[in-house]
Amino acid sequence: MSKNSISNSVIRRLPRYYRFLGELENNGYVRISSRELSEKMGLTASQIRQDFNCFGEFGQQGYGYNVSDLRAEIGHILGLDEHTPMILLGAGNLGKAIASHIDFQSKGFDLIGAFDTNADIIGKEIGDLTVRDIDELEQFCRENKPVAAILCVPTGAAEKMADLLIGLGIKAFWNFTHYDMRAGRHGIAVENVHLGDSLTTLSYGLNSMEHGEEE
Amino acid sequence: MSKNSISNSVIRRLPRYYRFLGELENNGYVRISSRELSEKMGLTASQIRQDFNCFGEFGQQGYGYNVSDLRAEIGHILGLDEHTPMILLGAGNLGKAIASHIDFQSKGFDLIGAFDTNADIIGKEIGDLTVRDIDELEQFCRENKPVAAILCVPTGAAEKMADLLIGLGIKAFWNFTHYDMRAGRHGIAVENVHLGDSLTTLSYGLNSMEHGEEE
DNA sequence: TAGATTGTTAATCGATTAACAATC
DNA sequence: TAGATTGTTAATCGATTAACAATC
Repeated sequence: MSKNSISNSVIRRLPRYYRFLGELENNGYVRISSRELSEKMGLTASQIRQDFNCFGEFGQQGYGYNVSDLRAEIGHILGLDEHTPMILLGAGNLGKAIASHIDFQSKGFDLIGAFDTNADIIGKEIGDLTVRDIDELEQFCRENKPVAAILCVPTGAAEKMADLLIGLGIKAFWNFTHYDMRAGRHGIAVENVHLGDSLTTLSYGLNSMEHGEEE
Repeated sequence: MSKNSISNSVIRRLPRYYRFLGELENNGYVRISSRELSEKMGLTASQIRQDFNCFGEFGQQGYGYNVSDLRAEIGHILGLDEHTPMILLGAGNLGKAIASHIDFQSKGFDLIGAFDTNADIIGKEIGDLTVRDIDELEQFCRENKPVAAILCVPTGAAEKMADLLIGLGIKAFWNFTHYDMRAGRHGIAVENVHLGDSLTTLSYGLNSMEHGEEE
């Protein structure tokens, strides 16, 4: 599909390009040059042109890029015009917060089910979903064919749950547990969030700063 | 303090080393070689030795690394033996979930306050904290001198809130809003989480997989 | 001592930046 | 046409991997 497989560094920047282009569009920008965008985003113009060229020629010499065309194109590359059915596993504090905080539609997903093992949680509402007993998972998957899953179960249960879900046809994991899922194996897409590692990194940043290593 | 300033790529791997070493320690490992660790973590042995050498010589030729010494050392480098006072701004769904889900102590932080503007939320309990009115923020900061902040406010309020907090002495931000805080300016440490970007990346991963680009 | 494994230097690889011809 | 800005090639920089002498 794409010219050559796009490097991971580029992919990691795409969502941010998409967000910035959305803001520009909202602010009435019709065109933008790589230079102007580079200043707004804190990148080099060179890098931006290299990045955009990975997936075709969207600019026009002497003019720049059309903001809304470019945004739509990146959105398409990211798969944001899909409606991939997704389920939530583990509807505790974190699972519930994520399910209600995230705009799934605009990210190419559709949250169609939520599951838990805890009797206190089963039956509760999250947005327009009712939390189901995990015993219903298999049947639900047969009937509704979800393709993606959010893992908010306790870390200890994560590996088994992931294997079960793969068996039920899940192809993408948004993993909030501490279990390090290896991406890519068996054609499974994985995004590990690891909030703990993120806070740990902040600790390093703060402390190294205090010891004089400005960045 | 450290030999030479450690590269960002290395820093991003440190929390993961720390976690794996903790698990090894729990499983009774006393020593481990770079080769053995590389297999468990999916890295090269070379990279591991290079990484550990950034901050001194912890191994012993012919033996390997002492698991608990190495773990303690990395923990120290990460600042995990600190107790940096931290506050939460925005105690809605997400803020509440993060505050109750994360083990702050083990990450070098101490959550000492939570604030919101919403009258329905103010006064509610989160763990052993009571959510305060944001009007009390200034006085609270004068009295308790928090150094780090979790930003879970609406994106629109983020920039102003960040500036206010910097004025009140905050030096580190764990930012969950969509406002792109530029790290490093004015000696401020920033960790942007961007859950939306994370889910967007998963969408790309899933769709590129379906179009045949196994990774 | 012999074997194992580090610390470290050198080689490779990939990503970023610079430069510029192509062209709108 | 002249000016602007891309697409793309070449140069630089940094990170990863390989190799091996040092040494426990």
